[in-house]
Amino acid sequence: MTETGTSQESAAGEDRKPVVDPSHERARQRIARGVDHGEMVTVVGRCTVEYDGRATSTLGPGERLLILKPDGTALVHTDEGHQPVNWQPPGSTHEVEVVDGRLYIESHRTGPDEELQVTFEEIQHVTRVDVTDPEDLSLSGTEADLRERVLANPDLIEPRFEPRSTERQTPAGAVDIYGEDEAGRAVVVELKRRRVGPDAVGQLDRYVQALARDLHADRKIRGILVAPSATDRAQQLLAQKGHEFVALEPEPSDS
Amino acid sequence: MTETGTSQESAAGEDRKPVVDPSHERARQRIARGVDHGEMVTVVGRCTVEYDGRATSTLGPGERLLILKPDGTALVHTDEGHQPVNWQPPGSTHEVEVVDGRLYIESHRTGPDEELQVTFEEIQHVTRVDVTDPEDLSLSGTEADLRERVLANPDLIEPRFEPRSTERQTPAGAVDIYGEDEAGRAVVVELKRRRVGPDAVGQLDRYVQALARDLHADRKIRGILVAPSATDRAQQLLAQKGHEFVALEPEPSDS
DNA sequence: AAATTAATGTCGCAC
DNA sequence: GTGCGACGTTAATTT
Repeated sequence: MTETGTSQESAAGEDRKPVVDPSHERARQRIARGVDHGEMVTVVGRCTVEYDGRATSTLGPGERLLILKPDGTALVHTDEGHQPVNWQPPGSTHEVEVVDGRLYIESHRTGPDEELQVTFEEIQHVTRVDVTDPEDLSLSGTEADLRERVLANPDLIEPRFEPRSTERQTPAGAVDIYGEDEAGRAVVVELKRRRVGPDAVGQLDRYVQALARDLHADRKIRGILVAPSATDRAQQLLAQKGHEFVALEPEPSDS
Repeated sequence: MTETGTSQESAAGEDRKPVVDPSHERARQRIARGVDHGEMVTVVGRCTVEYDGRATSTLGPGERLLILKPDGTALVHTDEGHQPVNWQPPGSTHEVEVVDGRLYIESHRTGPDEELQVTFEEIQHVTRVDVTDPEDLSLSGTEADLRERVLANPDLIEPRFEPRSTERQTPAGAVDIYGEDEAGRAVVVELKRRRVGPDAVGQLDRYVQALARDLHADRKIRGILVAPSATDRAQQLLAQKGHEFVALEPEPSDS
């Protein structure tokens, strides 16, 4: 930990008066050292942003938060939104310079080649932090949980449904759950953790078609879409393609 | 600007010695005031994170960066990755308390109901920043740019292709470009800014099918997928469905 | 490296 | 609000 804690204690005091900017050269050194030492660095200030790579973008002057992570990620956040307004993916390389009296930070990577340029004309502050995080996120309610739920209790699909394999390969890709119904007919199950649209029906249909070709099936292969719910279009498309729908949540509902 | 700039100047000095944490109660006040005043607030420290809503997650102790935006967004960033490890969407409401000597920050929203809980056992620092951003991002190289490019020069699709309308409605949704070929046949064009997989073919096919039903067409309706390139599977599926492919980038290439 | 799909996707727009 | 598709999607997994 740094002295930052105590020093910023005062910064949050009642009288938040304007202060002299730290010189951009000092900021440059601080940022460069933080990056070199594998710390997370944040810069707040008035800046412009340019991006060029898979697409191209420009952003005029405004107050923003720049985050440089030790893994090479760069994020530019404005006052709004979950998404950064601009960014650079992990594995990028950051450079810091002072150009024409402004703090210039460039982040680039190759394959695909892309570059992010952030130019600060004014700096509110710079922080360096050690942020080692040993923990992995434990997440539930995912599609994997829905799969486990179905495999643990196949009757949720329909009585006497028997899963045969998960991720069964077809020419169109891997089927979520492949099995057989009471009559021994092949069943393709496509799982979605949330309400589905027409795209999910298309995906299910591709698997059913591919499997039919692959097996030279004499009998129709059943396709079942499993999700909490489906939109009107999805239901129409299911009917049109001759597939079925089973309403099911990734985790048992409270009710 | 606050005093933060100068005070943190020292924080980035050579001798980064441990310091006493600001009291969590002081931190709570600072965060609460920042949030109340519509500022962006960041908190760095050792914390645990719980989320419950569309899914459920738990994250054990680690050093992380929490960002609270004036629009109600909450982001928890670790040392890695573009994505926040946990978050809350814009429009959420933040609350700050001290519970059992730990700083507890809760962010919740309704519709869908979801809640994020961040508990700091140790705080490295808290910052409050005014981050007004008047500028809109100017982005090019998008699908819209590809559409403009095609409309400006329809021959890029094929000689004498004539666009009739954009976003033409079908029972399956809006077609990117609807037009006619030299022979007067209906043409559905689906645009993608980058390399396409089977899903894009499915999308195109849905539009073609829907339009065929809608028009009671006597002649086959042509479907053309326009993208920089297509995967093998996508090409196979195109062939299988009887649709076509035209290689085109959103913006003219340098070569 | 390419392909394919999940995601607490998010975001914007149309209805 | 729901529905639908784009996104510099990102991320994970597999080939």
